Amino acid sequence: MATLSAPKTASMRAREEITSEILTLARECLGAKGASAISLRAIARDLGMVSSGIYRYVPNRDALLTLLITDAYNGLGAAAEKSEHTVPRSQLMDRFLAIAHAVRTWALAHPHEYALIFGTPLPGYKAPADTIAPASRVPLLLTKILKDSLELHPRAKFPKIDPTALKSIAPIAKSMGENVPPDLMLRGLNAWTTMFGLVTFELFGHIHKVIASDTKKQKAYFDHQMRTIAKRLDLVG
Amino acid sequence: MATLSAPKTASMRAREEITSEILTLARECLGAKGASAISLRAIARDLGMVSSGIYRYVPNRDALLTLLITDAYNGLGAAAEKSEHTVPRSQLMDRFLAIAHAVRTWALAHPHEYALIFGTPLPGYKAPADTIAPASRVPLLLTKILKDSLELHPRAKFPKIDPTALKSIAPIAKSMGENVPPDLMLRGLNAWTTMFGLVTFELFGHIHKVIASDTKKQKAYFDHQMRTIAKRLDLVG
DNA sequence: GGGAAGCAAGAGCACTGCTCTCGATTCTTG
DNA sequence: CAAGAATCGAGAGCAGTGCTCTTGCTTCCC
Repeated sequence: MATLSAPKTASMRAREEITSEILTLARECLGAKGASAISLRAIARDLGMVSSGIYRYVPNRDALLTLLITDAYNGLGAAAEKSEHTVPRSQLMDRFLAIAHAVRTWALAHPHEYALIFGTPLPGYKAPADTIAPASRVPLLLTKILKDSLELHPRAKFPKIDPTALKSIAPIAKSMGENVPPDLMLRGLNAWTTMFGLVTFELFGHIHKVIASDTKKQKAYFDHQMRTIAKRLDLVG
Repeated sequence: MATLSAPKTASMRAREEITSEILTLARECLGAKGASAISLRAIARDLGMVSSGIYRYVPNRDALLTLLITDAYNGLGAAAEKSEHTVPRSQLMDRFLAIAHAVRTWALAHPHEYALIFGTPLPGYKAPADTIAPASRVPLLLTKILKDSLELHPRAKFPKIDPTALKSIAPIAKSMGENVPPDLMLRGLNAWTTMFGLVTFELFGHIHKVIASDTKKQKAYFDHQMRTIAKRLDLVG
């Protein structure tokens, strides 16, 4: 196999360069005015290109958005991973909190990117398979904590679960939950849901007139809720 | 005061009729193809009107969406209230579950309406004050359960809360949480967040490859998680 | 050097939200 | 009852969108 970063011809290199320029401009526009404001015509204009020229590099608008989506997932995942790696492995609670706060911080810093992946799905858009891996980065981190928790602090037994509910988690149990007892896995899913539920509610304005609009207090609220959740996962440290 | 439903002139009645027809068509289009597909031109066309004529009845597209938003909140609130009212007051857990399942059922039946209120906020759209009341219907029901719980099963004392987190919930405590201890209020907020987080994740495709795609199993998963949450509110019955 | 592939450009189609003007109808008031 | 005011539908028009197709030009590769 040849080196990946050695395009043969000059035109191929120019092509890659223009494509990445398109992505950069799209990302800028996304951050500035939201997903719905991204227009291929405007990007072409910024590139000094005629509107039709852009279609040589990007098949259509949805494809461009797909690129931005995987990009956003990777940005979020990387932020969470980076933050979590600064905490010693045995500090389970702190690892969990590090992830939670990293997710929230990233979301507040990139509201439109967050909305792109956790907001209303694009009409007629079905997530291609290549988004699954980037989207799994945060869940993977959380699952890792559950597994480490079981290893570091073995527990005798877990409550039994309703058979249908038990069957419902079969996909996640198979893909990344080997050896995680169903009861704990369900509590983990609960933590995952609440984590993103809190961030979504905060970002989408649903806690207006519910939680004080002060930055510090909002963080304290989030922290309190995530600590409560962490305790319910029996995380210590 | 005169009766509200007695417009003076024929033209006024016609005006109201056309306005409601516009709303109906918009709602149809919303249900069929999503919010972004709602076009004033298309609605005017369906009404046999020229595109500009619609602006006599609706100032702009955002205003139409605002109407749909309060409509959706009211639909959701009514569904939750209706379901909750069938359960005896003392059955706290069942009341909570009735609300939760009503919310989920309504969301599955009206995915686009749900996305309109809990999905990505419309760009440049700030919710007017008249959406607050309809949006508070479900939270109000949940708070009522907390209060009834305190009344029916008085508890001695509650854990103390971090001062900043305590201050963060001042708005909701003031508006509808009088006499609800902060610790319980925070748990209630957690329940509220998780409830809508679960529904949002299900509707927006985030539990794909996580939870089995079977209808029955998804309901069982939701039910299990909500039961867990209810127990953490110390709800009995 | 010549054929093939990739390129920018432009015209064009079918849409969108929204504004403005122009006659015609309808309501209100003297 | 009639004049004036308000409202109405219709049409033209502006500025924008995604996307397609054709036309020449350049660059690559054999």
